[in-house]
Amino acid sequence: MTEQPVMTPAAERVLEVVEKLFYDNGIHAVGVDMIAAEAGVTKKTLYDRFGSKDAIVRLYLERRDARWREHVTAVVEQPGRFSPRRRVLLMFDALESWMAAENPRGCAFVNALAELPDPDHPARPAIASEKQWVLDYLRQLVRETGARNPRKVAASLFMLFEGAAVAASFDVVAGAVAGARDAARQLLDAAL
Amino acid sequence: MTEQPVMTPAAERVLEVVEKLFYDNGIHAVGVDMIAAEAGVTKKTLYDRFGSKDAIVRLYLERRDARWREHVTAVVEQPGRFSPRRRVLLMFDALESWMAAENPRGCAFVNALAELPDPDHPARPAIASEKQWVLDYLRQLVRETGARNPRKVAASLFMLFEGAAVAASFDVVAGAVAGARDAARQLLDAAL
DNA sequence: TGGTAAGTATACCGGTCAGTTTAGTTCGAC
DNA sequence: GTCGAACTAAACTGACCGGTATACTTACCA
Repeated sequence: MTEQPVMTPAAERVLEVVEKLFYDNGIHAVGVDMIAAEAGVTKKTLYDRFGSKDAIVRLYLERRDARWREHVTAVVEQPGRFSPRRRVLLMFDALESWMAAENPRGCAFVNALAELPDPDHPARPAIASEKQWVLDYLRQLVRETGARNPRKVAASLFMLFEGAAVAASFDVVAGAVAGARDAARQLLDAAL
Repeated sequence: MTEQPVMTPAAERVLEVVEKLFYDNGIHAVGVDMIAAEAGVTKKTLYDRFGSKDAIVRLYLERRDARWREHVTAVVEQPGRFSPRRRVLLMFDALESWMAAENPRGCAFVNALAELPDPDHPARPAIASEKQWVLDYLRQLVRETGARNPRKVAASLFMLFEGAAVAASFDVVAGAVAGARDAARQLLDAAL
């Protein structure tokens, strides 16, 4: 989450280009030569700015996480004062529009974890923190509904949430996110 | 699912060794030299038996899928004649024991999909078929309970199922699979 | 006016990638 | 007793990996 001070134009171009390359092709499959070529930047510049590929991977995930959180909070906390119960369900609307607009390859953080098994990889904190944030946010929203067992309910909604992303990326269930939202409503209402 | 006719001892060793290497480190991170060395086999032999790394990847996923289906059906269809409702929930017991015994790196098929974005990769059918089987099996089990809307209920349980695996691999929710089973019971009972 | 940061262009490093080649060994079956 | 299948050993290919080195240009700023 620690946003870098200022990015030079070339560095900014690299981070823009990398967002699509890493997500679409996977991290290992994208080499630094391809990144430099696609961004219209020399490898020298790339290494002067970032120092290593791993650092670029870290920034890729941190920036994507930041965009994702902005998207979610913009949907959930939109003006109009929705009820706490409604705000919980808006999380799933946020996921639905994110998946539709962004990409069909599932959760970038789940995918990144699959590619980076090393617990000491510099990008791991960014990966862990995204999921922790989603869970914490759900917990807060559920708590505000006054539901019984808010932690347990939030955990169930979290799994529906992540499962919906998996189901959508495998294209095995039609209307996965909408179905997850329906199930979430049922679980939530049963605890109210 | 098409199991190969007969594997020579060396080929069998390769497939045994690859199961752990690919799952633990990811597919891209494991080279054919490492596979050959770990299996105590020459690269020549490896290529004589399998022809390409992609073919080994395909067999890795097919064999893991076969083991997984055997595990699930052994738990769900264990002698003692459980009720249909109980058998649905046994799916989650199967997942729990699988995760505990096998590995903490989440679903191998979700991870493989993250690493193999090419829709034409020879291993893709194996990846898709595992998830389709889980969904179909859940549909069948739910149908046998006589629940209303069996397809919709099964889809919700499927997402809880996949989400539990993600939650467990991120280690963000304690007792993820047990929590998913509780939520599944609630959704199922509401449809009976 | 002179220094510095940001950039280009290009060649290079050692290592690893998937895959091939050549030569020789072991062993059971017909 | 010979043929073939399964295997070892080891060198090799060309491409690509992440990362570095050298030399030069541009532009702003004190």
